[in-house]
Amino acid sequence: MTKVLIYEDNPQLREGLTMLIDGSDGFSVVAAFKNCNNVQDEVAAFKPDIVLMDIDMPGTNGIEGLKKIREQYADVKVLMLTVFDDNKNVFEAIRSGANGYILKKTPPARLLEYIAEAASGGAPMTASIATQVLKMFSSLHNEKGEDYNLSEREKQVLQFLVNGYSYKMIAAEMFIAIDTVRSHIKKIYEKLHVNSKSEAVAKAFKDKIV
Amino acid sequence: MTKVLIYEDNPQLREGLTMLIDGSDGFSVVAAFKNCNNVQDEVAAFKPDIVLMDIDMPGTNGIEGLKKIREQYADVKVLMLTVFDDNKNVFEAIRSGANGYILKKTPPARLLEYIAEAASGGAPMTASIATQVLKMFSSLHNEKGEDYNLSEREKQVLQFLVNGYSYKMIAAEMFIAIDTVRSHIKKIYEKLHVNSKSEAVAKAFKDKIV
DNA sequence: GCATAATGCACATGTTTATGCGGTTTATTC
DNA sequence: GAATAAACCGCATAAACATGTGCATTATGC
Repeated sequence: MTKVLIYEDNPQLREGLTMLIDGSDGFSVVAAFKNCNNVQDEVAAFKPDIVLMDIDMPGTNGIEGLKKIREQYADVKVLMLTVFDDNKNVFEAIRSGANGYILKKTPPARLLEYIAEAASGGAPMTASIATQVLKMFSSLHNEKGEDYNLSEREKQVLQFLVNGYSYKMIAAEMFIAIDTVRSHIKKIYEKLHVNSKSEAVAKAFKDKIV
Repeated sequence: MTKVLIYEDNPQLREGLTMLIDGSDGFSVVAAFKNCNNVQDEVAAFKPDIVLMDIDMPGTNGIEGLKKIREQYADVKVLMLTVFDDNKNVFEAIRSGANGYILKKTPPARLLEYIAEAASGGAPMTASIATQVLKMFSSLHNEKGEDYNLSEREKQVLQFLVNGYSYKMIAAEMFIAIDTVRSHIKKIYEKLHVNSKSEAVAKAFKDKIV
């Protein structure tokens, strides 16, 4: 019987995970907590084989919780749960000795597979997370990633977006009509494969376009 | 007589700068170009004391133009002109030997002072640029800057914003009402001193909150 | 006990964005 | 010379956002 310990601040999700795992052959949830402020005591008390650890929790967050566990226990498997395939957290979690990193939106059946995989020594990872990890290693040497073939004008507009300008302000600063700003931005979205201003801004930072 | 060479792609601004500088005692504009594709030949031909160089230009951009000048001439003063106090460009420009870095929105009178300052060996800099430079040096050692006293919940919401979620999506993911998302975001804006989603996203990246 | 902050919810209003369609001009490429 | 891409402009519509006001609950600190 694989003993699972859960840390998840959202009550619904915590209940859902508990029921899902408890209802599966070979698994039992020994406890579920809404924060990992006392993670060391709890791991010591319940001696789980697997810990499911949410990243975003009030108080001690999941990464810190992971580190605390690793201070004392090297053999307990820790599976990180998150809503984002966010490269900063992935990097930090992997550096801190996480055994896997999976997205919350993973379907239940797949989730159980991942847990079993981790229990048997594997390193389960959602596909999008794996992609992030690869990118991370390749981006260590690339100053700039892709430039998405943005034209000069488009780069300027993107620069304005990044600096928080509204369409109206951009039009004024660039001496062009607001409709032209619109069409530039629409083109930018196509090239960056996004469909909102904030996504474009985020991508500009992530891919070092600006 | 201080000889000034201008590189600025916007015709209106180029004309405006030329008139302003030519109309001032002790200064004369020897030429004004809309790009710096032939910057080396032009600097060789006109032998300016000062070069005003726009950062955002089609073709060879201002930073590249600066580098080309520095390849051959160490003594000509180059004043970078830009619309943003953008730390990446500031860093790159300073590294490449710019003599000053000023914002385009600088009032004309102040602009002339800056040019005179650069001509006499100074390093004129708009106040907001100077702030950027200081931050840059301090941020080399600080992993995180300020955290703006964001609450846990607010950090989570910001995380969602950074990842391009709409209010509706955030509400769904966090199991709360869309109006609650609104109030969180309003609070975040207050704390970050911004007033749009994209500004918040940009600040989150710049200040490494996420 | 009381103030404060964080979290949650609701309603209303005006602004900004996102997206669709249409078009012209200019420069470059095949 | 036709095709293509970039830059420019206009109009229309629906969705998303920003902001204000108001209020309830819970936890924290003085």
